[in-house]
Amino acid sequence: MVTLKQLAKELNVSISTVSKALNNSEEIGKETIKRVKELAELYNYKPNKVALSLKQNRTNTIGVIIPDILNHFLSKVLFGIEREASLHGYNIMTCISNESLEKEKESLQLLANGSVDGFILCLSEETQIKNEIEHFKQTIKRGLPIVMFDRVAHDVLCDKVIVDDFDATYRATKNLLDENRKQIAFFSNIDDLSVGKLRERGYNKAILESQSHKPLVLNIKKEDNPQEKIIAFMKQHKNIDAVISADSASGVIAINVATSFGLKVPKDISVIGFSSQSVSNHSIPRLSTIRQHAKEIGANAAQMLINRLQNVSGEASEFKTKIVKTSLVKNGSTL
Amino acid sequence: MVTLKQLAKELNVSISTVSKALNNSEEIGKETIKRVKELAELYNYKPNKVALSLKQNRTNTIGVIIPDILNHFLSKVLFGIEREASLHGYNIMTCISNESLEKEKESLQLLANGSVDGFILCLSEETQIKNEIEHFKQTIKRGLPIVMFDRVAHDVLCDKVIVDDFDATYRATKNLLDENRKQIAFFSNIDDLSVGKLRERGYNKAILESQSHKPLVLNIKKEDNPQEKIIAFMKQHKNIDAVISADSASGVIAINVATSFGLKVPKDISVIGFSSQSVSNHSIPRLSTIRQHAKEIGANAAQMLINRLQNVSGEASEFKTKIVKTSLVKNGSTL
DNA sequence: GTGAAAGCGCTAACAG
DNA sequence: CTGTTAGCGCTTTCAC
Repeated sequence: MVTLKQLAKELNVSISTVSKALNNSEEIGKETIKRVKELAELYNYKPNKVALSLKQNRTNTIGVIIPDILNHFLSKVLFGIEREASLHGYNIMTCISNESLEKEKESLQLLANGSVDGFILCLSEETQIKNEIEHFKQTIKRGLPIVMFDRVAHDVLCDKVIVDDFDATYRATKNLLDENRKQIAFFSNIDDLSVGKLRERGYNKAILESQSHKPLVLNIKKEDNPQEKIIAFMKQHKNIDAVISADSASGVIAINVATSFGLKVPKDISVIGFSSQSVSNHSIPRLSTIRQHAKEIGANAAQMLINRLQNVSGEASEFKTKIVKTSLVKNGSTL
Repeated sequence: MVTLKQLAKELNVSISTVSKALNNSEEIGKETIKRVKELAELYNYKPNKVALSLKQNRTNTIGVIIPDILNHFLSKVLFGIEREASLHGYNIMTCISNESLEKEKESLQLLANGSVDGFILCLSEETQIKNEIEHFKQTIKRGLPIVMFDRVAHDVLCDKVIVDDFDATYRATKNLLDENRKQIAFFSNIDDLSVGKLRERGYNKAILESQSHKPLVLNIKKEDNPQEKIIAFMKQHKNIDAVISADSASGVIAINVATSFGLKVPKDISVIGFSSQSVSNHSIPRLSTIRQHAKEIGANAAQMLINRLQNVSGEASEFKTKIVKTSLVKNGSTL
C-alpha cells in the first residue's frame, strides 16, 4: 500500500502538502493539487483506514452481535443493517454469539477495544434466560452506544427496535376465531425467548377472551425433530382445526402434516405462521404469514445507531424504542 | 477508554514501563508489574486495537464478501468462517455484494485500505456472467491474499474451496437411474451460476450415458414464483418420476406439488435436492438431500487464509484448491 | 529496572 | 502557498 510519505518523496513536497492537496484544501495551489492527484491516481492511493481511525478516534464500523446466523429472520435483519450501514459509509463487524452468554460477552469485550463505534445486537437465549445485563451497561458506560433489536433487555437504557409480537399473535388468533375455528393450537420452538413468550401471551389473550375456547400449546425443543413432534401432536389432537406457529418452520410443517392426514387446507384446518416469503412457498397451499419486516428492523436499528454516533454535539438524546408493525399476508392457508 | 498514558500518569512511571509491565517484560521489576497490573485491572484496561493494528501493520480482521446472505448455504458458510476465524483470534468484516459486480468491487476497494488482512469471498452472479476478474488480481497484487469459495474465478491465482458439484449431481442422477426411473427432471433457479452449470452438466452426463433417457430441465428465474412454475411444469410433464433440484427450495416444493397431484413419494416419484437439514423438514416425506457441508467449506476457507496470513516467512507457497465432498443423505423422498 | 524517543499513517494547527 | 510539528495509542530500541 502506497502512503502519503512515498507520494511526498516522489513529488518532492512535504507530507502535509500531499495530504492537503488530496483533501482539496484551499491552501494548496491548483497546479500542485493536480500533480499530487495525478500521482495518487497512478499509484491508486487510498488513505489508510486504520491510521484515520486512530487519528479521528472513530472507526466508521458498527459491531453486530447476533445469536444465530442460520435463523432466517436474523440473517434478514443483518442484511438490512448492512445495507443501511453501507449507505452511510459504515462497515459492519459481525460476531455470532451462538445463543451463548459467554460468547456474547467476549464479542462485546473484543470489539469494544476501539474496533467499533457502537453496537447493534440481539440478545442470546442464555442471556435472556439468565437475565444478565451487566456487560451491556459497562459497554454503554465506556461510551459505546448500543441498539438492541427483537430480543431486548428492557432494563438497559438504550435504543431498541422491536416487533409488536403480542399484538400480532393476538390479531392472528382473532382472525382464526372469526373463521369460526373451534380448536386453535399454538406451535413454538422458541418458548424460552422473550418474543416467544410474547407471542404465546397474545395467543392466550385472544383465546381466553373468547370464553368458549381452550388454549392448546405445543413446545418443540431444539433437540426434537420438529416434523415428528408435530405429526405426533396432531395425531393426538385430531380436533385441531387451526394452527398458529411462532417460528418459521412449524407453520409449513403443520400444513404438510395436515395434508398427509388427508385434511384440506384451509377448509378443514387453517394455518398462520411467523415466516418469510420464501419459506411460505414450502407448502401447498402457501402459508399465510405474519411478516416481521426483518430488513426494515435492521435498517431502523442501523439508522438509530448512526444517528446517535453522528449526533456528537447534541448530548445524549432520549432513548427510543421503535416498534415495527407486522403485517398478515394471506397466502392460501387461511380462509 | 483508558490508555497507557493515563495509567502511566497515575502510577508516576513512564508509558513504556506500563507497556512492558503489561506484556510481562523481563526488564521490569516484579513489584512494578504487580502495581501496574492491578491498576490496569481496576480500570479494565484493554489495549486499543486500532493503535495496535497501525503499529503492527495487521488488523487480525478478515474481509468476507458474499453475494447474498439470505441464501441459506451462503450464510452457513459465513457461520463456518466466523467460527474458525474467531477460534484463531480473527474478526470478520462482512460485505454483501447483492450479486452485483459494482458492489463487489466497491467492497473490495473499501476494505483493502488497511481494514483487513485478507479476503474470503464468493463471486457475485454478475461477476461470473461478465467474467471480470481484474479487481481480484489488483487486490492480490496489493498484498492482500484472497480465498474464493463455491463460485470461483479459475483464472485468478489464489486459494479456493469448492464443492464437487459435477460429481455430486452425476452420482445423484445415477442413483435415480438405479431406481429404474424413466423420466428424471432437473430443476434449477441458479442456471447462470458456475455451480448451477456444473450441476446441470453432471446430470446431463449421467442421463446421456444411460442411452435410453432424455434430459428434461426446468430453469426457474429469480422473478418467477417457484411454486407456480413447478406446478405448471409438472402438469405439463406428467411422466416425470424423479426430480433432481439444484437449489434448496425446488426439491421440497417438488415433493409438495407431487403430493398435491395425488402421487406417492417416493413410490411414484423420487426427489433429491441440494439442501440443508432444516429445509428438508419442509416436506413429507423429508427431502433426500445432497449435503454440501457449508460450515466445513467456511472453516476450510478461513483456515487457508489464516495459514497464508501467518506464514509471512515462508514466501508465497503454492495456491491450493480444496474440494469438499458432498454426501447424499437419504431422508425418505428416494427409494 | 526504568525512561526517552522514534515510528506506524494520517490530519491540522501554526509558522513561515 | 508550503512546510514543520504535534499527536492519536501503542511497541520497541537504545540510553541511562
